[in-house]
Amino acid sequence: MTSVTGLPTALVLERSSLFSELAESELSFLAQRAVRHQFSAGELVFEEGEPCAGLYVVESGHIRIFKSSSGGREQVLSIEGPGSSVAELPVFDGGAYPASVSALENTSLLFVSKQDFQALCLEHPQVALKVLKVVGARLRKLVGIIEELSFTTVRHRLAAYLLRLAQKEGKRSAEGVEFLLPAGNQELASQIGTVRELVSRNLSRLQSEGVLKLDGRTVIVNNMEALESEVSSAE
Amino acid sequence: MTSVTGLPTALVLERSSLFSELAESELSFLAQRAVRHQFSAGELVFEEGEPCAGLYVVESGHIRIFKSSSGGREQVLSIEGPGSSVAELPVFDGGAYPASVSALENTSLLFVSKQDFQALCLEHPQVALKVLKVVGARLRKLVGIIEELSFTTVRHRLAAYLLRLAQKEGKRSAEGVEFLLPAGNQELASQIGTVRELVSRNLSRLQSEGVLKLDGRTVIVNNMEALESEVSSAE
DNA sequence: CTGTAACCGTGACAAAAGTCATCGGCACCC
DNA sequence: GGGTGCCGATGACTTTTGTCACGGTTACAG
Repeated sequence: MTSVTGLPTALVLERSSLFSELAESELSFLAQRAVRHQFSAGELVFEEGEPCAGLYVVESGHIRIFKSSSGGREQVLSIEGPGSSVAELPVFDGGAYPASVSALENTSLLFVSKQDFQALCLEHPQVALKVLKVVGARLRKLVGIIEELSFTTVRHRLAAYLLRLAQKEGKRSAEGVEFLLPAGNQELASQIGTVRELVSRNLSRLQSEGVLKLDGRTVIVNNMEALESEVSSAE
Repeated sequence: MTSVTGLPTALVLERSSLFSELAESELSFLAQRAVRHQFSAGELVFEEGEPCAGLYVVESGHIRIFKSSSGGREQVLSIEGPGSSVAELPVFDGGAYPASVSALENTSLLFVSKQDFQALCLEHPQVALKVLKVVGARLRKLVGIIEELSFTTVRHRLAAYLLRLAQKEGKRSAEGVEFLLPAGNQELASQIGTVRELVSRNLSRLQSEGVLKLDGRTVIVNNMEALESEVSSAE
């Protein structure tokens, strides 16, 4: 749970990627109008297709942006932590939210209404430039997802996912590089674009091949080279 | 081939989605600096990973934005015609081109250097807003591609593609809705994210099921309802 | 303790996707 | 005409993906 008092709103905003360059006065303008919303794990923030009311800045916790299929599958587009913002885009082009957002853990978000944000943008063109940066990064990420979905197998995507984790979170231990999976198989499947069972099977297979060892959610990569070559192998 | 004289450059720019709101003076500023490049069918405009030198506005013809895999497959992200611009984004965030671009036909492009464009943006904030609009539309399109790749089959994507064409280009004829495929099987495959053979097979199958009739590149959809229900069927 | 729910692993299958090789047609060029 | 190259169709096969059903574990509530 987030501390009840927490940081002053203005400070949270200042540390966000979108508003980091604003002057004192603008920050307090925003801070006064921003509304704090709390979400518990799994709760829906908004759903694809809803008209866009405004954007959110993550204060604490993590959220996931995702599409869902009529068959019940989900595809995660991005996961955002403290300082990130969500839905800058529909605020601009006036369209509906293009995807749904839910909280991964207990999460605190600051809501900024469309009107307030647009007013701010008119007065401060550098905010629009920031938005462009953020949106640009998002676009590159989406292109990466398309590339993976279109060209690679589930096994490849899983290996790439594990490698990323190992590089970011992994600690060297006696047996290899060790880290914790941040989610269950179902969630993992949504993130790499497949179903629960395939994640389970491919993890087992990597284990039986001696690439890694599993113990609950703890992963120990015994053979980093094998994992790397799995990822860079041509397709 | 584009007429040799063609339209005055300033007029072409004015009709582009990015620069449509500029005043006379800015248009001629740009027009003087923009460089016309001609490409023949299939020619590469730039390649993924190259440092970004500037952006292009399509004067005539069509281009395709695509990723390619090491195995030789390609995935088309977007196709742009006259008035559209390409690579607005990397001009902003300073990164490399995230994908490659090639000409689909004989095509004439106007090149605007990074420097000129940035100078313009600083003076005219409304250009940045336009960029945001364009990038926004692109982002929505990419999300759509991800959704299709992640949730649907080749058959479904092909049906959706055909339906789109039928609605945009189709003429009612005695036997049904008729239109021309704008490309060969290979290119079609790149656009819906699969390989040549699967396009061929699925087209044949749709034909043998009586949904449509093929004659070279001419398609006649005999059973529009069947095609529609194919597309909207849950997955 | 016991029922229930969530999660994981797995076998058995079915369907889809992709690969490889081959054949036929068509256009174009000496 | 004969050669060459490009394109589409298709059969045979493999791999990958996805589905369904089930059983086991764990954790938590009553």
